Amino acid sequence: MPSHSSIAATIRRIPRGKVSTYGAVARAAGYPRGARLVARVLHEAFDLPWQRVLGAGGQIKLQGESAAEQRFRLQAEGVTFRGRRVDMKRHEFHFAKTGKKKARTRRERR
DNA sequence: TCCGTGACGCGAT
DNA sequence: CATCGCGCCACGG
Repeated sequence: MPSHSSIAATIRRIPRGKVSTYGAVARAAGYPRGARLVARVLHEAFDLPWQRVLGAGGQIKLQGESAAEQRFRLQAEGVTFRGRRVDMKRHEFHFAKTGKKKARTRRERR
């Protein structure tokens, strides 16, 4: 399965009112170090709940007007914030464990 | 093929 | 809490 479609499918699993992070989505999709791939998919595929994907710790990684819109859309679905970050304690979505690849150590990959 | 770039992540300072 | 550096990965020039 092409990485982008499995990543897109993973993002689509995040329910309304819940959020996740680039890294968590990548891991759930089977790409332990594919956080940047997730970002790429979000940037190019429009038919996704893009506002539900945040940076580590619940940070909005967009800049300017886009960041404002993301925050607005999240609050519109009931997501609450703590300062500049989303209250992950209450809104982080935990993906059901699915055949994710076992992460290899850097030495194994060498 | 080499190099820069980016909606990233994390540890060190 | 703000920055920096470095690792990671796919793309494009």
